[in-house]
Amino acid sequence: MAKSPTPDAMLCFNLYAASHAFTRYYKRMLAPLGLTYPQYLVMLRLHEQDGLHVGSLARDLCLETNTLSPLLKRIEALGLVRRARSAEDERRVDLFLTDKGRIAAARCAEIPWQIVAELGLELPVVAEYSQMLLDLRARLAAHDQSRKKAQKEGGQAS
Amino acid sequence: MAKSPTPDAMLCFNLYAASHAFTRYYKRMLAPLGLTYPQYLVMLRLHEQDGLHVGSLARDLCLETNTLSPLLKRIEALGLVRRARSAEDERRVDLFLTDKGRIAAARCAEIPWQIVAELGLELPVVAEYSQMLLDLRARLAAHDQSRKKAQKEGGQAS
DNA sequence: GTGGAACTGATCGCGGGCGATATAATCTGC
DNA sequence: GCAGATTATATCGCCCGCGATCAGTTCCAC
Repeated sequence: MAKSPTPDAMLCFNLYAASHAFTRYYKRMLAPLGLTYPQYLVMLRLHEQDGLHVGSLARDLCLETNTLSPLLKRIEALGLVRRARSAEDERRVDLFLTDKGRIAAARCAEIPWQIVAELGLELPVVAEYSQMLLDLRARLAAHDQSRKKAQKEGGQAS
Repeated sequence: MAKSPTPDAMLCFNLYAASHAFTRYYKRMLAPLGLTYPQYLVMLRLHEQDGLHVGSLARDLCLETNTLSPLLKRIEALGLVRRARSAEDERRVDLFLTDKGRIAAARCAEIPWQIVAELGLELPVVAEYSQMLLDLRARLAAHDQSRKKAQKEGGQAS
């Protein structure tokens, strides 16, 4: 919204535009690895903690499992991840980095630092921005939750 | 990234997550209008300024024309927008709200205020957040531009 | 004017995101 | 121990978002 915008249209649109801009920016860092940005997030998360199952990964990344299922198949096809039905609960599918995947994940983990350096961001600023976004997400999530809860308790919508 | 995150992974991921969260939030406001969030952005922009052509709209919304082309066809099919080849430059396609579209756009223009109220956001805070995101977008755009320029001036990539 | 470069929009293909739905495994009440 | 609810994942369909490519228009050098 270039001009005369209504207030949060600015906020939401800027969020939208900044998010896409950042993803585009990441794209060229990720091109050598052959990963997309969401795939990269998965690799980062498994780098932190291997053996997660699909649902828990989905919660961490704020995605639905129906988004992750095909994505995980793709990075499995790349040979980075192994998917295995959990023994103790056969509904679950646990995720493990392969050897190749561990190498890729380690490279993924370096990218954020490169970007902070390239953009000339100072860490306190990054922290402040992140906090702001967390705050916003919390507000949105609160409304989302109460809506879903109300919906669950019988369709008596307001 | 729930725990032990690298710094801008936090920033970029939070941006990513907040943007999706906001879009989900908007979805229920837009459901009665039958619009998606990007379609809503188009309506808002045309509400501000009717008769834009596709490329200028794309620049305003930071999207590619190949994203907008099908989207515009869809809101044309909804009867909200009319597309017309420009007389003075037949490469261009100008966009006009229909009568129905003007009504819908007016309703769109009210939504941001409703949301600000619902979320309990104060306008100075909104402005501050937006400014922050603009700043970030500027940094990212600067790098994107210099990359594209370098690419254009013969493929002698660094 | 004419031919090639530059520009505008459209189409195609692929990878998200997600609502709705399906399927299988687990849990719960009885 | 068994029927029904709940949970975990997958499949389908639709709409973005964008790189690559194409077709039509305009511009510009000559």
